[in-house]
Amino acid sequence: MSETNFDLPLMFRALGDPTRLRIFDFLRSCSCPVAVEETGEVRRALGPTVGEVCCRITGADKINSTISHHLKELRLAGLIQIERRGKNMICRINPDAIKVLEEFFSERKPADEATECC
Amino acid sequence: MSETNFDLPLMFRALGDPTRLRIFDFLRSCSCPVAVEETGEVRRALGPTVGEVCCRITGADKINSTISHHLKELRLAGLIQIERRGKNMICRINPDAIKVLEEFFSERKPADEATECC
DNA sequence: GTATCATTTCGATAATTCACGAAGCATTGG
DNA sequence: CCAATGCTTCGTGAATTATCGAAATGATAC
Repeated sequence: MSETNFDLPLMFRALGDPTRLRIFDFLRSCSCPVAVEETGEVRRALGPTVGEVCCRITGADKINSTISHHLKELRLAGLIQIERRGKNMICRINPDAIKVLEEFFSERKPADEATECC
Repeated sequence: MSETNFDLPLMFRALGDPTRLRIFDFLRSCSCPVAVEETGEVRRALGPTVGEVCCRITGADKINSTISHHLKELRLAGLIQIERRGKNMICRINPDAIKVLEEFFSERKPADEATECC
């Protein structure tokens, strides 16, 4: 529903940088559907903030403009979604994008048309 | 067994260029296991030559050094294999690479360790 | 051997990308 | 309102990449 028009080269290019692939992996590992608060309340887990991603990836405590830039590229490729939540920006994987990529590689590719090579 | 050590960022980077993705798609559509010769003989289909790839991608009849360069990058990423056959170089997909990529996207990624974000 | 064909490598140039710090924008808290 | 926090955008320089033609290589044909 969000972005049904995926540009495959753009997606692959976004994943082609080692730092961005680490971010992507981290966000994938982070996409549990619910979380339990200290109060015991169960809420929808939104994902880590940009600052938490920075911390996880760079080790440093402060926010890095480079990570922000990488997150933007992942977002423009449709691979992740970023949403404001108060002062923070919350990051999460776009599951539709993963599905598109999974299907791209699992698809059978029969010689459909004008395949004179074999 | 050829190249069991795949570098994911390198693979994605290779697929991130539109021309290279077209080459990759073409080679996937071309990887039928056998071919029938004019004589009726059935032989192992090896795939298109570099010249045929150039023709398919650029439309022109002559070999382009740019395509040669792209093929080299795809080969170095482990995505395709290139083999000499007389005067020609024969290109084909590396099926192991496709499997690796398919599994990368179909894998469940449960929060395994130290996932304090959710 | 020489000529020819198929492809790669070599330079050169233009364009893109990565990374960093500084400055700018929202949002919340006082 | 002002200050602080969280993040993004801007500007710059260094590094990488895409593309092209020309030269080089490797294999076959004569």
